[in-house]
Amino acid sequence: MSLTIALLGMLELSPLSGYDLNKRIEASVIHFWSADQSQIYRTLSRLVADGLAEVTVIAQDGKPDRREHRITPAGHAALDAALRAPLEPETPHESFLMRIFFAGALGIDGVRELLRARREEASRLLARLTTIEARDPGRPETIGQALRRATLRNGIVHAEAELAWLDETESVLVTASR
Amino acid sequence: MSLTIALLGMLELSPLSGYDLNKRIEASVIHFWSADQSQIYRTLSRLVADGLAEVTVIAQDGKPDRREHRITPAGHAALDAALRAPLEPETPHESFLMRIFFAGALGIDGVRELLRARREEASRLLARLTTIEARDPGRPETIGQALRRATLRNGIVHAEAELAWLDETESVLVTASR
DNA sequence: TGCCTATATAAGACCACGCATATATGCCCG
DNA sequence: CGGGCATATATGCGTGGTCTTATATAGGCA
Repeated sequence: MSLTIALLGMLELSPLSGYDLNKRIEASVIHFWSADQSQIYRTLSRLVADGLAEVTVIAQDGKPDRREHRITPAGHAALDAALRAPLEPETPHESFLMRIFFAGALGIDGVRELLRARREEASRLLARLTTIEARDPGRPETIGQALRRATLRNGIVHAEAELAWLDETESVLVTASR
Repeated sequence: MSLTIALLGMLELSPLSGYDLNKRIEASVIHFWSADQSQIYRTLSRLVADGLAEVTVIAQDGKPDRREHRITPAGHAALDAALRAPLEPETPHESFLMRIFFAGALGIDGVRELLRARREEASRLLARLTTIEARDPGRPETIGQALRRATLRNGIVHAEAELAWLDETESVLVTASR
């Protein structure tokens, strides 16, 4: 569903090939959605099969044909419906927390190593996101720009929350080990 | 992998049936891992096939046979290895942020509705987690207890971060719409 | 009486996703 | 000259997950 939104949302602005879509996803929504190339092509085929997009094949010399996808009125309607649909219930899958939950068996040093690795990951993520944030201009913003920036901000506040949790957890661990 | 850890981690404490495991997961790790009953049984079968657990069938009158699973030495080793393995790279899939990213097309009211729904969800989650947190005793704690509590705290700090982000985003939206 | 809940396991259908691989060409860099 | 990268699409295989349905019995509640 979300990848469908991504594809339709991008096709709304201009006709694109699967290749283009892959690049755009990597350039813009990668911080909250990771998409595999083959998955993009598969989903795109489904859009066409469902009549949500249409293909124009453009021959190119030296390069493979370019299959340009353009959104249909049905696709436009589907995007609008998907954006307005009730929020799907969350089914969390936090593999890191699963480890923490059972990490007691590792002893204090094993746990510390887990937390250290997690901190490194969270710091790296935060650095990456703040770099992107800094690169982009501030005011004046359209609603669209504000929202795209907001997804970035979401990643930042959660990365910061994770680091704060790590501080807290590490200090609790010191107490628990005494 | 994570469900494997959950099952082995719980079997480490005592032998359990699939039914027991399902109930325990619902009672203890549900705030960061949602597991389907059929998935639990399948994963459990795989543990047995891989020699990580052994089954004892216990006949009961009135109720179906109880297939009690007990962890093997290989299972113990596998759990330890899984807990110590390097953190798997994150592949984020935040469907809510996907909507926000493309929600500009909905206009300001549509976006506000999305944020409102999200806030309700986050508030409900926070309330649920803080209730559980309050119910459980404070000091003195073993490392295991501290870690289990830490997974709960993780959920709490992220729920709070989400609410803070919602405040921020709503106020940005007011500015952007002017 | 009839329905719901608890106990207990399992198979089938389906889906999204990730990883690997294939194909074909042109261009740049060392 | 060779290797790697950009352009461009597509299939196959496997994994993990969700939802649905089936089966069987006992006990409690209306």
